[in-house]
Amino acid sequence: MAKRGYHHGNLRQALIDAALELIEAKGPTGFTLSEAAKQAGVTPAAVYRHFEGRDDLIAEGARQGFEMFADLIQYAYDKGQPSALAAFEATGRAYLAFARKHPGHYIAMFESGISVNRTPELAAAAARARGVLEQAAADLSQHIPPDRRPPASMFSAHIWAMSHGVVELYARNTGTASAFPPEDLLESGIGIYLRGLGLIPPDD
Amino acid sequence: MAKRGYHHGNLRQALIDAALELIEAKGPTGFTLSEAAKQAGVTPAAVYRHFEGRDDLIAEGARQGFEMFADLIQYAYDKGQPSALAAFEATGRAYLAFARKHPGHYIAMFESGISVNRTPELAAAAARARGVLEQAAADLSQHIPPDRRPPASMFSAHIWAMSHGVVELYARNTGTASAFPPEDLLESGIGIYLRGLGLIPPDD
DNA sequence: TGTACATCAGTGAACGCGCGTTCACTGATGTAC
DNA sequence: TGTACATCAGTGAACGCGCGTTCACTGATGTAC
Repeated sequence: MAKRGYHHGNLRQALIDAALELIEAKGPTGFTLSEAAKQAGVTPAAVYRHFEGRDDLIAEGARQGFEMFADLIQYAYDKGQPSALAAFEATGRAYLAFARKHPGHYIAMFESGISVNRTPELAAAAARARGVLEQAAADLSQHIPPDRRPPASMFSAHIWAMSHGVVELYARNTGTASAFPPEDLLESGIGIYLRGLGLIPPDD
Repeated sequence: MAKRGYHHGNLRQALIDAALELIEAKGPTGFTLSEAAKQAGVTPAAVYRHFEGRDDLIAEGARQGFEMFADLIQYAYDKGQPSALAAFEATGRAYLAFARKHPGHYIAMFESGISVNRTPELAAAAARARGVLEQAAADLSQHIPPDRRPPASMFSAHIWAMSHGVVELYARNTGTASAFPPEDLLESGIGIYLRGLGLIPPDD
């Protein structure tokens, strides 16, 4: 591999990666700083050269997760333009794809119990992600007659809730498995919801 | 209080209650067997007269949660009869009410990381709860033209996902607070979804 | 190009702690006679 | 009603463990001259 001497070379990121892998494998409960250090090939004490402690390490994993997440859904959103509907649906798919592909990040972000307001950087990353989702919802809202239009933030919250629910209940191996692939479940769920808003035709 | 002697009287349930309170207060991570024992006014070793260990204690809390949960939504469902729509909406409200009123149970059930298949009793309680939700969805499905009718289990999964998502993201003090009360958020979300299925009129 | 030295990333030993779990025990309860 | 005894719920001391964290240290790196 890369550098294998007294100095690691890129220990900081290696520790974050190890932490995320462990969180994915054992849940936020099972994750320990010592084990992350061991997995990075380093003494537990070395962690303190780069992080304030255990929680700081998790928080940094979560922050990187929110950054990636925001990037991904922003990209999906941009790619769906200029169609508000296409952009919106792309962000929904990107949501689930992120949770699938980066479960360690997802868990650190939403299930580790660390507050999103722990550091300004973390809060900013989370706000950026929420911003993209709300923007996609707001764009699409424009196509709803004003008198039947829910606030964009409510619209967005509904979609986020359903997405998160699908991830937690059906895209994990918790035993609550469903007969349907999570992707299909979320896509059909969002489809029905959008139909309810009059955003896609009643029968297609 | 009750009995305060050498023999506790109802230690088993007292331990479960203490565990659920601690889980509510500190998350599944923060919960320890020793602390639950302490809170029940008893030595940690006494726990082993009633439970196999820490996980068994959590599992029993989850089981009682699923039983209560199933009872509550069954009751809501029955009360909404004979209207399939009223019954369905009542189960949705009961879902959130349960999560609000019994956060310790809810966390033990869905966030503690214990598998629902850990014991037959736990699996049975969880299956009973799922059964009621699916029944409510199946009844309501009858009012959808067959060619536009999704499988009842998918319908039910959508609703469960949105409900769970609302609980996790907006009915906890995780900092991801929304501008809307969770009850309103869930009710409006389900309403839009049902409209998408053609189950409630387009504009009311 | 070679040497002296400052910088700093990682070591390894040590700590105190609270955990889950075990064990032989003891005190309270309840039942048989 | 009173006594002997079996039952069993809880005690308290002990255990080994791995945790997060600290500290003085040392080995590697890179820069000044």
